[in-house]
Amino acid sequence: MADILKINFVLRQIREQKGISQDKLSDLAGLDRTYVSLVECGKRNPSLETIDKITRALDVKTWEVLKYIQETDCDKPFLGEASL
Amino acid sequence: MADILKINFVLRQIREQKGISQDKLSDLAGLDRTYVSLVECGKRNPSLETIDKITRALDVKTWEVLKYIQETDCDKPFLGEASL
DNA sequence: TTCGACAACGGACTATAGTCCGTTTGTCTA
DNA sequence: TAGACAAACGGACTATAGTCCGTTGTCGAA
Repeated sequence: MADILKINFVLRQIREQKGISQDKLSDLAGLDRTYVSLVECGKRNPSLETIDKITRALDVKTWEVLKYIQETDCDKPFLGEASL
Repeated sequence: MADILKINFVLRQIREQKGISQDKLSDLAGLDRTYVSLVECGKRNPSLETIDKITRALDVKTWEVLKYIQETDCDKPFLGEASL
């Protein structure tokens, strides 16, 4: 599994840390309700633009999410205490 | 234009800095010859996985490319002198 | 025990990502 | 002026991203 595909886990983690529902997120991102679910379940391989829509809706930088995936073992949560 | 879509320019810039042809890059990335051309011309919106294939073939980190796009004006080349 | 919020799932659909052929154009060099 | 190379372009195609409907199951609160 290419580590980049772990992004679904991380996006879900961030969303839950922020206490946003998939429904709300899909609104914010301008995406379909069911599609956000598919992405988080790892059943879709979104385009860069779609990833960008989601990260913007989550108010995080796309590159920071990718750095987190590529440079850590994802053993610590993406958002530090301070961000919450 | 969402800034993230500038990635085509940056990918081309990196490829040219490394002196690799589109043909060679498509081989390294396991993508179609014509598709790499379409991406660089901004006529395709690649999936995250495809971006990852290309950046790996170019031997750069995906997150560093995105950071470059999102945090700079792209007025300086992606690769510093030292990398060449 | 119901109601509402949330998320997974399903099918059917449209748009577009990505492939595989070939052709064209520009540039550089022998 | 040919010949080789790199890249843009074209059409036709398959796979999948992304939408839009509804349904199911779970959980916590009223």
